[in-house]
Amino acid sequence: MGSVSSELTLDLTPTFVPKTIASFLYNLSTIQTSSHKLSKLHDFLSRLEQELNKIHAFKRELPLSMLLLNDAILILKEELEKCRRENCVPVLEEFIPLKKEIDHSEENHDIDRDKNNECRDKKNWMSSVQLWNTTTTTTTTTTNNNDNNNNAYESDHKVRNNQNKLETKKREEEEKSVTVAEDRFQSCSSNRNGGSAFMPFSTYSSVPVTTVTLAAPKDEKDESGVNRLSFMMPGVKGLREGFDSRGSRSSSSRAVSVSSSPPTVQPSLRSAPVQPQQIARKQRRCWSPELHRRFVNALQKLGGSQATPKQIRELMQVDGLTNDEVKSHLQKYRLHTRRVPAANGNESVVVLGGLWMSQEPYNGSSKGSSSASGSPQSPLHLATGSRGGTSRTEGDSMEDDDEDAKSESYSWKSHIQRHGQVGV
DNA sequence: CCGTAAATAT
DNA sequence: TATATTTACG
Repeated sequence: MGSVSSELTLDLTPTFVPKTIASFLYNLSTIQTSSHKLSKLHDFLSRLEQELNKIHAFKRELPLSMLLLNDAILILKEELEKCRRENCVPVLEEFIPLKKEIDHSEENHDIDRDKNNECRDKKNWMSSVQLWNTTTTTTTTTTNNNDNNNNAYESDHKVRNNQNKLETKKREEEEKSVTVAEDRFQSCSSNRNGGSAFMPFSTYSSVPVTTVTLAAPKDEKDESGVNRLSFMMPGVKGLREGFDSRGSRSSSSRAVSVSSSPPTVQPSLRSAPVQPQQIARKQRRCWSPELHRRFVNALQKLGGSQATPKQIRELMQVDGLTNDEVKSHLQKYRLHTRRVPAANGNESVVVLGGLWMSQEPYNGSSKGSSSASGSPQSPLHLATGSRGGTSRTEGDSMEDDDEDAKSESYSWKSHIQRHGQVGV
């Protein structure tokens, strides 16, 4: 008798996740108020549907999950029907609109590009599931200290793994569409958007934020991460520019910048002063293998590391990528390329430290041709800003390059490895 | 802008 | 500690 009530209490939790559908139904049956019942049903149903949406993009990879989800949804819908019939409650309509709204709100921060629905979907659900960081394959050490639930950490881990496989598979299957590539960059850059300080947290309004029970492997840096978060909120770092970053910055000419009224303040959000010191460090740019590949490609077209950051950036055509970031990467690149040849005991080329790079432009291997440069012999002929095309709208895509990404962790040398004597 | 070096974050 | 990325400077 009394036992039921306890379950009831549990059930009333905002986002109650039952162990099984059956248990959910059971709990449902214990609810007396029909409106409550319906509300619960709708709630759960909508969540299921959201989930379905997310997974939909992966239906090929996760057919069973689709099945299960569909099944669950079907059952719940039936239940819903039943309830509705039993006592038709007029209030119902109020709940329905809630359903899609959530989903919508999430997409809206990305409307500017709507290329492939499927891809976008994938991206979306990625961002909603792991929200934070996608640290490329390479190092697993890059644990991201996050605010809440270590639970998320764990699943994040898993997801990342999965994603890896999936991406690999995908790469083989649909490498053709550029969107995929772009997607891959953004998997990083998109985090930086929201990830800057805190996420839009659009989807689940309240997943157990309760009791985090630090079971995290190491608490060595607890001070820097978890606790700080709450303090970061008001002062807010990371607001810097993470938002407009892409699109606004193209070729030294401020783009359209859709924002309607910059000067005017926000409506009623005033309570949290979001203006303060902009002394925030930019989110670290994550150079995914793909990005790096593009980087190297551009470098190649430009004739080695002597290229200037700006040129490289323009050639890379990765939006959201800033000049400085490229510069920095270039710096690193130069460092590495300089150091590598000395390190290896390679007999073929011992000297010519600096010449290593000059080889790069040479090897027109593959489809190098790169329409851009008319004469491969003298790489020095591109003056700054002499590029006619300057502002190329994204529609234009001369991105063929599917050379090879050498799997994970880009190595600086891999590309230079080409032997071939510099015609002295 | 570019290159380099110092400062930081991971 | 080493490395990756950001910032500061000339």
